[in-house]
Amino acid sequence: MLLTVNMRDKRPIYKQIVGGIKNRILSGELKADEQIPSVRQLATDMNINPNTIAKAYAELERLGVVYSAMGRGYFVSPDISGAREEEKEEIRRALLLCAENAERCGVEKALVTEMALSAIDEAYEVYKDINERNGENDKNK
Amino acid sequence: MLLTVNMRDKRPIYKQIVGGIKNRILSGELKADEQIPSVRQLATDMNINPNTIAKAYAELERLGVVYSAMGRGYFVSPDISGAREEEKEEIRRALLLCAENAERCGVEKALVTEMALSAIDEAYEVYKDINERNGENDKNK
Amino acid sequence: MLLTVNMRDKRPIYKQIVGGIKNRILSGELKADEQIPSVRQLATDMNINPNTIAKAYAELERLGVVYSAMGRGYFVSPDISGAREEEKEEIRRALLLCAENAERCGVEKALVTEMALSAIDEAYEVYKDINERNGENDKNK
Amino acid sequence: MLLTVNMRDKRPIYKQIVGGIKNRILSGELKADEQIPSVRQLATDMNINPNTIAKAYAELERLGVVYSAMGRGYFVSPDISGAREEEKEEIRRALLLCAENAERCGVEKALVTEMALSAIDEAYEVYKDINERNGENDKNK
DNA sequence: GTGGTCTAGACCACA
DNA sequence: GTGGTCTAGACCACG
Repeated sequence: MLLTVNMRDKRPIYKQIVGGIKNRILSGELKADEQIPSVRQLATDMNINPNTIAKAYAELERLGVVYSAMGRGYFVSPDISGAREEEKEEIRRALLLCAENAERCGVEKALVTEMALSAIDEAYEVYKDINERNGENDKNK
Repeated sequence: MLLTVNMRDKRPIYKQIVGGIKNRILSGELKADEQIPSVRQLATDMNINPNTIAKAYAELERLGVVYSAMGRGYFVSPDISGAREEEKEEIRRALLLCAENAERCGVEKALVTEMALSAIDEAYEVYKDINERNGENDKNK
Repeated sequence: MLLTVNMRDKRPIYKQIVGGIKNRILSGELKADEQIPSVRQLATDMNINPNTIAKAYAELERLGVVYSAMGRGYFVSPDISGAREEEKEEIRRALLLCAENAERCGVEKALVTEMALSAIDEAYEVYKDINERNGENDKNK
Repeated sequence: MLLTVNMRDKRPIYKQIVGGIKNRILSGELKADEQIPSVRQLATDMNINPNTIAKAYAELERLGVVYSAMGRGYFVSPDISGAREEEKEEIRRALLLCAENAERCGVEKALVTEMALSAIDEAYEVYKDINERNGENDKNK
């Protein structure tokens, strides 16, 4: 299964799909010019209305991470450097929002810094864990 | 003017009000048991539908940062330690979300760390500026 | 009637709406922060499905010529300089496409130039005619 | 390679082919009664569905720039003056559309004129470059 | 088979 | 009342 929607996630379904596929492209999991599932295919796989998938795909195209070829399907853009820079900028903005919010609430700078560093550690620890788990799986083969 | 809402902000107006007042309380700008503007007063001041203000105040009461005295208005809660802890937890969650997103997009850990630290610096620079400006204001009093 | 769709126009309905409203904004006919018809209102006025209008409005927002305020409606952006520059760039590209096509077909440069100048004259003559007609209307008042 | 199609071009493939071949005929690159590649040949050369090529060739025949000889293939029409006139008319219409659009958006007439002239200059600069390059090729023969 | 557009009708949150 | 999302089902052009 390429994607699953999280019903507890407050984001609309089509944005979850946008985020999921964008992540898979930016992380290199989906390669340049590789075809992604057709609208109807993904719709039946995920048990979601095709219109919703189409809306997500249209936004992905607008973001420049995929392109559509009439009658053939959707493909990963060969050049995603623009989207990658935009993503970094978005992360930067989100971090700044967090920091500003903390500052306005009177949280001390040292505490915010500690929280940020531990959050980053946690996020990248998960990454490490996955790698280690994959390594174990490889051994078991 | 106690508060201003940004009509172009994508967050609903009532949440902008909740955030604005909560920040002013957590930062100590609004003191314990101090009365906040009445629903009607704030509604006319901000040129906003009273229902929207009422919704915001109800949410603030639910969060435990204000309490209502039937027929007399809304007042700042004397004990906001619970809300303060919750706010910290929320910031922590937001930071973790940022970090996880960065990790999923293949951003290197070092870059995220650098971005976070500079964002925090930027947020607290502003804080410092405001303090300095307030200091000048104090002199003028 | 603010807008009409031309069934003989090959462009999809939602793009005709986008173009029509964008033109009215860029030409100054719709002023900054002025509200445009609600999705449902325009849908009933034009006898078109609300989803189609919503699609057009979403694109207009993406283009930066309008902004939406949840629960209140859509409004003309106060700053449309970006959209105006983009529009000029688009016109420039379209003209270049025409010229390249003419060149590839072996049309002489002098002829293309004459055709372009007469086309521009014709387009701005219409403008003049409208002004004159308005002038006559004013006299008749 | 006689032709290449751009998969990221939004125009349908068969229209790209029609345009490409029509241009080569109108510019004199393909001479009267010269045979053009067979449907199968071009389909394998361009790695494109033969149905698409057939559709393009049918359109070219309808436009009167090629004719088919049952079982022997497609050939360039000896008289393409009609198609040439139609092409000029099409270019004229496209230029008028550009001009009208510019007028509706409130672009000043002088600016449109300047944009048109520079676009034509740019297109025919390229033409000049190609001629010079061809000249060099001729010397090498 | 593919994507693109449109209609019809529903539900939600927001003001 | 407003916009935003989602579903269901239809038709079209393209390959």
